Amino acid sequence: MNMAQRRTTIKDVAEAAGVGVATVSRVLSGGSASAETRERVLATAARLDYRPSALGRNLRQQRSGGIGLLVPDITDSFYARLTDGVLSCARSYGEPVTIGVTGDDPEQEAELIGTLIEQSMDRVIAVPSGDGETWAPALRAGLNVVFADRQVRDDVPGVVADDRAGVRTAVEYLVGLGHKKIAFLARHGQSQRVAAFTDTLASLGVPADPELVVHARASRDSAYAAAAGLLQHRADLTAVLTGGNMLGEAMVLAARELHVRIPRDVSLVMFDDVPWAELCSPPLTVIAQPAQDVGYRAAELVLRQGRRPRTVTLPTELIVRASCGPRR
Amino acid sequence: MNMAQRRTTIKDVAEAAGVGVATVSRVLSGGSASAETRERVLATAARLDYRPSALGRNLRQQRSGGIGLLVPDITDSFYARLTDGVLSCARSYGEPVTIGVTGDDPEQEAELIGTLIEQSMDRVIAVPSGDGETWAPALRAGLNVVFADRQVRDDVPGVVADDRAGVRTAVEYLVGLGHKKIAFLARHGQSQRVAAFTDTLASLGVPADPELVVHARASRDSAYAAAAGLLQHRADLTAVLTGGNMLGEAMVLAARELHVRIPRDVSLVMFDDVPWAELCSPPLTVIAQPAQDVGYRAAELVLRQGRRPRTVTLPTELIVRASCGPRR
DNA sequence: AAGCATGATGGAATCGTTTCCATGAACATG
DNA sequence: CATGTTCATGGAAACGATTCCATCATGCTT
Repeated sequence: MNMAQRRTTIKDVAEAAGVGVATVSRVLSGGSASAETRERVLATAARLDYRPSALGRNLRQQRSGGIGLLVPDITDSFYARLTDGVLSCARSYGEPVTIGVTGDDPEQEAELIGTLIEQSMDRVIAVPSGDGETWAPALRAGLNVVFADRQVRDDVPGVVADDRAGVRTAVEYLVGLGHKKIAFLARHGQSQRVAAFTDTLASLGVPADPELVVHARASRDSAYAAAAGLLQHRADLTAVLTGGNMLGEAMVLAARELHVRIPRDVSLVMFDDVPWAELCSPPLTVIAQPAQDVGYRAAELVLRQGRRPRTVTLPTELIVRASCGPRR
Repeated sequence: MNMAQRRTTIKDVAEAAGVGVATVSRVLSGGSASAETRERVLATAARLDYRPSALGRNLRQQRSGGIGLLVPDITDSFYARLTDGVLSCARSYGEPVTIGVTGDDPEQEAELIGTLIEQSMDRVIAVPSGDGETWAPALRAGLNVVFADRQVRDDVPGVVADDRAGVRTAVEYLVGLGHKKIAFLARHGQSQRVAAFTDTLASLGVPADPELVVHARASRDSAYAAAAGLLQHRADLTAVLTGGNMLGEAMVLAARELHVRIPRDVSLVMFDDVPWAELCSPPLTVIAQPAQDVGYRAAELVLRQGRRPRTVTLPTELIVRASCGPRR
């Protein structure tokens, strides 16, 4: 606060209105006051352009207002939309949102959790980055945590999209088109989606080939290398399911560079719908997840934390566009 | 803080270490202390798992640590990348980032500015949403503000991409291909880009048609309607420059639906490079702006606020892909 | 030896708001 | 009339960290 005029405090308002500071505080927070006193205080506060200091309030109340949000990567459209959902809900409650980016790394996540504890940020939404152990200190410190997109602890409520059902539907669709050699390009940490993939193949009596489940790290380069590797080394491949939008992107690029035609040579289904999925030629068939709703619902949950932890599962939806065809 | 054990305070550490609280504070913040005292205090703090409370610190120092960031839309790839740049820089300084989304609406922006003032968030980066008047209270309250992407006040430093040069290069490129009927699909608030467009046409001796400068609001629907309108009502159009990635998206979709072929019927240059620009068929020619750098540099600037306001301009770059052809 | 400067230390005050608790007034009930 | 309840009000305490300022010890210079 450099060279600024001294800000108006609650004491200034109390003095100018001829009441005590407790009365001003009560008036501004909806406590008991006579109508006449209330009007006088409100008029005085407006005249003096009084803005309560969140600093004093936070210390007295032993908590920071607002929501802490940790996501792996803000430039990934899915997390950006999830974040937008959180921001949208928080806005309607007048709550600021503090964001941290974990890089999908448990160590970075632990560090950011520490910062949240220092700030007594007692309402936290997170896309967790590990197996959930990093969250023990936060729970011990009494933070209200809600997980979004991934659920890694039984004692923490969450909001997730039904990715099992989504994967199952997509696999059923591809098998229905006659595909037998279907690959799953996954990111690390998507074991649930991978399990749904292999389980569905088994239940449909399609032999699963473990080498057709390929993992990529979080970077675009790694995604591209894994996608290109698949297309180059498995000429028998007729369909690919990708575990996220960045992996779908990598697959489209690799196919283009290797002159693999979609869907004629290889059919493609991408997990997550993003605006550009329609811009591709051909437009991509996707498993749409309600990212914004996940975020919005998580924010609702953390702002209205109930007694019992529970996890809300939102539906996914297969959107058939033009990136899949019959087995060649 | 529900049902949590009482957190360790600086008093606990002082007592256990046999020193005064001022000494503990000094040790933890790098002030003067003997080596022996320093070691004893650090060991005690670690043993008690002491975490300083940001609440007490903020009130005493009359400021919140961290950076406030206001962007128009977190789901727009450009702002997501800009945000990522801010987050990246802030992380290296250990500073949390609090985000607000303005919807590119000055009223919402004013509201969020009010929240920042209450929080005494004295370092703020913003993509401003109006003509800059909404920022007067923030400046009066002594907030250190840095604008990103748009510069609307002389008294506030900023980091912007050189969109004039970018537009000029693109227009020169299209005119070089023989195009005379070039439209500019702009978003409200992009007057500088529009001016560069019309100025460059004039300097190249190409008659400018005011009806070929079309404005769209911030929503995807509005963008699509404006794009479709252009293609439908101006059959003489041979090239389009769009003012941002969402407008480019709309143009691609509209062209596809109206069976306008890019680049055979209409050449297209999009302002801003996004990952999907390459996924299009054909891959889009773009004016790339260094969104991440803009954010990073803005954060550097606000964290190391100097004496004099100045604006840093980062270069843009024309990336020629396949969405432009000779005039038909 | 005397005076001054420096470094280390700690008690108390500060920051702005909320909340506790005591008091007074007004009203209702027995 | 006496007692109890409710509402409105205000002074003081609380919150946790930082910082101010006084004090002491030590070392250096004249």
